[in-house]
Amino acid sequence: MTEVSSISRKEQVIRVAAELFREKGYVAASMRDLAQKLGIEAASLYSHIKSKEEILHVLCFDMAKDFMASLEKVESKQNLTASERLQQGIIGHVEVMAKDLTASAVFMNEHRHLSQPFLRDFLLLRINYINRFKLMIEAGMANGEFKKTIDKKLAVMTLFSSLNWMPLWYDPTSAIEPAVLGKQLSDMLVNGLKQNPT
Amino acid sequence: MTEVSSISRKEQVIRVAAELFREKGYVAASMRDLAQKLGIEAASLYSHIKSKEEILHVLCFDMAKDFMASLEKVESKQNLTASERLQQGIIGHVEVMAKDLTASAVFMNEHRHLSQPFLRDFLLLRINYINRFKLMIEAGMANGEFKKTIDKKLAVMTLFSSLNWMPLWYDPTSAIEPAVLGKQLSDMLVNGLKQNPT
DNA sequence: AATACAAACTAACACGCGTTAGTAAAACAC
DNA sequence: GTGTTTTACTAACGCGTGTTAGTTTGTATT
Repeated sequence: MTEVSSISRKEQVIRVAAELFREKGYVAASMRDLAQKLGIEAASLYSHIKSKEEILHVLCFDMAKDFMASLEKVESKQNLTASERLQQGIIGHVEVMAKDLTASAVFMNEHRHLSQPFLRDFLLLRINYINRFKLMIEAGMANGEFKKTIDKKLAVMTLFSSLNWMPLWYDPTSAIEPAVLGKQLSDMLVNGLKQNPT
Repeated sequence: MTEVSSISRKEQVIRVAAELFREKGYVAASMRDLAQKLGIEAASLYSHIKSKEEILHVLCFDMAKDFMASLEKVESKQNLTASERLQQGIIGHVEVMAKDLTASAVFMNEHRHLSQPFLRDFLLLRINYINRFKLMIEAGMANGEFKKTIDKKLAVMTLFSSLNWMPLWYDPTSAIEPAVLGKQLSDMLVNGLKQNPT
């Protein structure tokens, strides 16, 4: 290799593909579109990748791995209140997303076009991730920190909806840092919009 | 027509198409798939619809019309607090979605495959709808009902994320009614997860 | 200079796509 | 009963799809 510092051509292909998949959706994005964006012929792509789906696979599972790693880091911490743990989980999630908003958008919107058995694997990972956030919320309800009146499924789904749509409106050039955004988001979900009477 | 009570064949085609578009996505769903679901040949579809996109157009804009009508009803009410108005807006939105979860999912996920100028029209409607919810939140911040510390864009985007993902997890056969769900959702966003000190 | 490898090319493949043209049969209205 | 409308059919169109085979070019290593 000429320069050790530069990313491989394969990574470059995948990165440009992510942008394309985000813009047009996985199915509507053609390999010829992708090749054009890279300034090469469509057939040349196959010197770097095995198939179109391999790109999607890499994008989805790389993101999944990062999300999992972030969550495990939070889970390993001791002596946190439920609010704190939830907040740190949310901040971690936002930070992972912010590191690659394009891949995050693909991860969120296009994973369903994975074929079996990868789709099954992906969905199992996802369920697992969500359930571990659900446990945080349940812990808060159990120790009186959170209300018990709110439906758990609603709570966790609202949380994930909020998180997962972020790539669609978050401006990466904005001054606001991911950690701050995550904090604001968790504050909103935990404390609500209403003025506190304190 | 033989029976006035039965829906037209065109409506039937669109309804089945909605299910298909939801399952596979608009681009991945082929007219041959759709025809098979209806037990006819693909070419026969064109006795009822002008094009594949017409189906998407009808699905998206019919939903948009319902959302707008619901919002206008809430806006016309007098003497409501910001919380009440927001809650009723949310309940209305949930009710419209619950009336046709399939079309709602298509509306949310597939609208981007509309071609111009329909896509532009659609996005303008959507921005307008979101802005009117934003006004409700701003009114609450202005009169001291809501905190001013929360970023408005974050607040309204969190709201819409939560709302729009509902079709992906809401179980239409569940005992919980749309109005109740909407109420819980608005309660969560307004008051938060945390136990109130009252 | 010889070798190895990465990265691109041209040409083509089989296939599925949305859609049109023209037609046939059934169900309706009068 | 005749004319009209609805609903479906068969056959085919041009085009875009992901992908392959085989080859060439340039660069880096020995």
